[in-house]
Amino acid sequence: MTPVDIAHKFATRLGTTLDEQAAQRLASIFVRQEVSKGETLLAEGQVARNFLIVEQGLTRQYYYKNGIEVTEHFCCEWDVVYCTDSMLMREPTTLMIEALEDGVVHNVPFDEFRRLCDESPQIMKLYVRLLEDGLVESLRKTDAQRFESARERYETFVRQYPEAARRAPGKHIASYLLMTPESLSRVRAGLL
Amino acid sequence: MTPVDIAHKFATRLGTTLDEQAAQRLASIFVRQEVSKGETLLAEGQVARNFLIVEQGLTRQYYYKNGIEVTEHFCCEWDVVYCTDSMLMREPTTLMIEALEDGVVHNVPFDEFRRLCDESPQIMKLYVRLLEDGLVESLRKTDAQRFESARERYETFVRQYPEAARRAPGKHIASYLLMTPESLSRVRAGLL
DNA sequence: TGACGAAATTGATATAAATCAAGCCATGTT
DNA sequence: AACATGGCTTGATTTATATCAATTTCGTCA
Repeated sequence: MTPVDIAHKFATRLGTTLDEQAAQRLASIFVRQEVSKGETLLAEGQVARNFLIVEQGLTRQYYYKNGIEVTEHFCCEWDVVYCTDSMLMREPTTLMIEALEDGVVHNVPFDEFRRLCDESPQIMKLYVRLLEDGLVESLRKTDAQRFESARERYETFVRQYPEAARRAPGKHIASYLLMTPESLSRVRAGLL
Repeated sequence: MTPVDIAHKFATRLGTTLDEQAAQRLASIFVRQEVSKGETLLAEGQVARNFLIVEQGLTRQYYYKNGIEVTEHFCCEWDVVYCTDSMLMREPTTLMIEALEDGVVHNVPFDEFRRLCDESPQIMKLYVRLLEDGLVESLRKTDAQRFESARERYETFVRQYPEAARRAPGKHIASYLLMTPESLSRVRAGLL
């Protein structure tokens, strides 16, 4: 898949389109990266200078809360991985990115991307859609975590992210769902 | 306060600025509204066509989950009230807006606002900052609700929204903090 | 292929907060 | 001013899920 194809795919995924010139501009800043299972793509304390488009594989974002690892998000094929806080605020991240499978991602340097936004209304539209999506998604997630039992949270998760549910290790799914691995195990066994 | 002042205040609040022309354009679409305590500003099932800038007063956004009223957000002076889902998706809202005090708000018709975004890069920048802020805020909130005890959630809330903590009725604060009014009472009494 | 360490399961117990229940206090109304 | 209504407080009990502990299963690499 060529970088220009990636650019189009990215736009399509967000419900927008790019003409050839915009797609080429955008594609020109992509940095392809092969990643292997267990690899850290963004380490604690680094400032996130890119967001990522996943072409192949599965990633998770996680942070530490009182020494416990908490998974914030899973991303697989054609999802966009970004650490809002660090990238927008230019602060060292507390949210790490890790590859859970071998795969291929495309790094999009954020500063260059923002420059393209100012030059191309189509790319700005893309960015706005990305933010809008992130916001809607984030609010939906918060909602799911309010007033849902462990079992319901798991069922919602399986429906919404079937790929992650199949491919990610249980302990990460458990921490994503705010429950212990023991509880996840019981939910899966139908005991909860 | 004139509409143009409101526009500037709005921009400043979001860390951007508007030149006179942009401020006047923006101000021209504001619709001033006096609201009274208990008044519903957006009812269930309506499509949110505006977002609101609060000049004076206190509002809350809430929805029903299994018949229980859940407060999602409080906004007071110079906060911006918006129902992302409904406004962006143009769907009937499940998130209602209610005034908790007498006050004054300024309605900003979203379609007209988006049109101004396309015409004015300064206003587009304002919108992007609004979305970015909303995203960061939303993620912070999700985080606060993960792994914090009832007491910690209350303490965080008081620190972050001292005005709402002082001015809003306890039962709404309790539902915002995902606890029963009984628990909030015990937290406040230092019993939890 | 076998063996080791990590992950998942299963069971027993502990705990934070919900629920249920009753009474008290404030606020606003006739 | 008396009353009523909703909101807050306080106490007793229940419940979902965490925690602790002991195996079992699985995935990875020598």
